[in-house]
Amino acid sequence: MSDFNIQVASNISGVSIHTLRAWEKRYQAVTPKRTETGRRVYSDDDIKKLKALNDLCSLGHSISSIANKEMNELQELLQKHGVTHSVEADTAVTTSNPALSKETLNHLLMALEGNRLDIISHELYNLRMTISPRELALEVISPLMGMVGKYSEEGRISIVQEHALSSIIKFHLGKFVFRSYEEKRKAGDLYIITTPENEYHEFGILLASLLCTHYGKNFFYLGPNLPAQSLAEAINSLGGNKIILGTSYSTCDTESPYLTNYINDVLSLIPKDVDLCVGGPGFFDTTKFQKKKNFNFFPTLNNLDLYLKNN
Amino acid sequence: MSDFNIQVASNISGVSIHTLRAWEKRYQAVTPKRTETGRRVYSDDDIKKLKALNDLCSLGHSISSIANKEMNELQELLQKHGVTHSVEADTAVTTSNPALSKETLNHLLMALEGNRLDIISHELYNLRMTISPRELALEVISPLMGMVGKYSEEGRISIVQEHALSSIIKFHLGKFVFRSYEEKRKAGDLYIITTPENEYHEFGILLASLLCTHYGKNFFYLGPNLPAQSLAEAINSLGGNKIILGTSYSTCDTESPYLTNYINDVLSLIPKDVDLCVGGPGFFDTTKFQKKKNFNFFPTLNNLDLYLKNN
DNA sequence: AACTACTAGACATAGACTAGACAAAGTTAG
DNA sequence: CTAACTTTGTCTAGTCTATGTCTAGTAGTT
Repeated sequence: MSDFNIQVASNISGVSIHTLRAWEKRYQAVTPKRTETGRRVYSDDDIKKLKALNDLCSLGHSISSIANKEMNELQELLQKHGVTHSVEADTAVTTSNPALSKETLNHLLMALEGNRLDIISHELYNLRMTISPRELALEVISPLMGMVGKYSEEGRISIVQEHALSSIIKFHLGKFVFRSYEEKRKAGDLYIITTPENEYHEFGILLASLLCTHYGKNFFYLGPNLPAQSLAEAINSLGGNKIILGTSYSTCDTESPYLTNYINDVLSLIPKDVDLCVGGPGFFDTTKFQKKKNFNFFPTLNNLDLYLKNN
Repeated sequence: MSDFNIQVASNISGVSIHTLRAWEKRYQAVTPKRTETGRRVYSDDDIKKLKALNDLCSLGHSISSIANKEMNELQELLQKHGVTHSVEADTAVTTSNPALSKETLNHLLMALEGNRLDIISHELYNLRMTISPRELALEVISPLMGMVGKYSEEGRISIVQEHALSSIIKFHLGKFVFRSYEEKRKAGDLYIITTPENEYHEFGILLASLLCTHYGKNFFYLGPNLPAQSLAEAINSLGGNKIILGTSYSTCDTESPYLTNYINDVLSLIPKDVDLCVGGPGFFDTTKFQKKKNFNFFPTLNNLDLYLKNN
């Protein structure tokens, strides 16, 4: 049993602080305890309910119609939408807790060493249900893949295991992508998310999609390997005004300036009011683009996180 | 018993909000309760009826002729069309219904032309819930991708749309993969599913995985792009005794015998009691392998289906 | 001093409501 | 076969409600 202040409750549940108070005042959706001085103190159960409420609202339910329901009713509803919510798996809501996060990572890595994909899948499922997409991306998947890279170099993990893990994670994260499509979003920026032609690694852009989900951004996920021409066309046909481009080692510009050329192509093909956001470990020589106002470079996922938060 | 607002009723039933109101006004197809302020409140039964009405309309019935019928009459009608309606979430294996399937395909393709990924995602979700993985693979996804290929050549669908669709389908199908991991399976054959190194198209092997799911096979899904050496290692470390290898146009042996070499490598690296099942449109010369008893070639998904059924 | 949280109330706007218009597709009559 | 009528999904205009967000003023926390 852990307690959370309103800030943390808001971060985890994805409900803004203002809205949190409004829901409480208008519908008594949750009625957190208070400190002697009147500050709200949210419990695990409060957070769970808030998450469920938030998810259901995203799926079109009106808050007034669901705020008073019990948790089990909410879960029933979620199931009708195919969101199989963790029934009573009391995987306590993890805060941004480095210790617990480390715990989780070890758990996953050990499962991988034992080829227990069932455990991994189940754990990922629990994580999806109990922490925010942002936390999942920044504090679990991103560091996990870093560890896997290391382990792989050390020979503790085989290519096979790496492949198996990648696939299963990919599919789990994919759930956020398609759920996001079904959620109603407000008008606003539209992000086009993809990787350059010949770049098949979609991990980075999947994580970027999670961040977009978390910040309520509209996006189209186009998967990896998109020609520059098609990307420009996507901007037109889909009405996007932001591009997130993921890169990885495989298209590094160490020998030939493949990526630099690609980015040049894209920049020349898109309107100047469309922001191009390039991220990932595959690209580093930004000097050629520093003057371009609509070019943004994010060496790490955290940089992208900050950008999305402020835009 | 749950209540739904018009938004959710529309999403779940597939009937647009405008039409929902029109059906009510003109035929009293359903007459939802109202809140004190006049908002419609749909019940579970309302939704069921709306779904049935919508399905029947898709099958050619006029709304005026069926709107007033009782639920049991509607079900009778549906049965005449061979649609075992999933009224009580019985995931009954629906009989293959070419009419409905065509309807679905058109629906999906139209949604794609309008960039309505939300509709596509929702439809895929519905399909996942109402038909078997096998049917989904053989009668929806497989023909759908065929159509998309055609449309793409004709210019009706852009590369962008193709990418977006591929990703979303991939993620939906991925659900079967990780769900399969979490299910308890009987002892028996263990399939290793992957594609050759440099072959990044994983559609075929995803469909193969659906078939495996359907037939209750144990499998490890390793994703695309696996070196022969690693594949052989997977057999050892994971204890697999069957390999499903997906190929596509991109690794055709038209100029150099890349695939042939890869398959040769694999065959030389694996024990002789391990079956290698190669499928997909990637072309290569099968004559070289016809003498090998543990080599199987499946030009189409249906061939693989038959193999899995009988093994 | 600089945050952060609290309340009460104001406000903007997305979304739902009705009534009615409209156009495309289907049907019937001549 | 055409003309007229019917059916049906979609749209508009005008109104009202529900709900997220913001402000101002106060108070607790670091």
